[in-house]
Amino acid sequence: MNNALDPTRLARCLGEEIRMKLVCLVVAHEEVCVCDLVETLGAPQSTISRHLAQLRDCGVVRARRDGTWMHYALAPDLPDWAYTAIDALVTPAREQLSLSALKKAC
Amino acid sequence: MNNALDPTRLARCLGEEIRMKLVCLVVAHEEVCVCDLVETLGAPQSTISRHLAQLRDCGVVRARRDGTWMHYALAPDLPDWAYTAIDALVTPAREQLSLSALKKAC
DNA sequence: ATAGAATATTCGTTAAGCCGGATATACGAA
DNA sequence: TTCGTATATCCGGCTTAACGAATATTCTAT
Repeated sequence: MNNALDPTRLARCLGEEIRMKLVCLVVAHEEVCVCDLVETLGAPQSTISRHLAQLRDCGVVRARRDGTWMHYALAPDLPDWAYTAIDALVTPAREQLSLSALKKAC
Repeated sequence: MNNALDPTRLARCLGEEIRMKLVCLVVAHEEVCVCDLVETLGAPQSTISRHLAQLRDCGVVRARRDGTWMHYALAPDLPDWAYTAIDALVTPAREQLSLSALKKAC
């Protein structure tokens, strides 16, 4: 419940495979629906939601409600160092973690 | 004991405050002696050594023996994305974590 | 060979963090 | 208002990883 993004916190966020995958998908797609993330990663909904909450809490990601759906996107107001770091890590991570294309479920 | 540096692993390394501090100090000083790190961070020697071992194991840092002393430096053969990410994170981390100047103890 | 210094590793304990089923909440439609 | 859907949160169990004192290792000097 503490919203201050610092370098260590960002690194910790990206230091867990499932969160790195989430960030990869969110960065690549402008805006992504939770159900698509659940479908794509094949993890339980509560797990996805919990990790999204952490990313939200760190300010890495922002959520937009659209009816019952929630759409996630990369936070628009990050400091430059954060964008740089995310970009530097996400690009090679895309290959390392074999990420299938985003499956649309909604 | 597994030496493959991938983005998630690097992030996990930097996602712990003490390791972020170690990397900050190592990056800033070309080569640093363990006893200086112990002195500067004020943590038990075993703690420092253990975290240095992790950084070594991930390939973030390299060690050079000099008699009984060990000198640590940033690994010279990292992929570009790793240098970029480390640089992006370490620069703001220096301010966030109030790091005193390196204390020479040997 | 022995002693001492610097660093690494071991080990038992403790804390942090992940997991996923179950439940709660928020919303749209009927 | 009631039901169904999408998502969030709760909670107990479990795994991972941090901690630091003690011990082991590695090297230098005598």
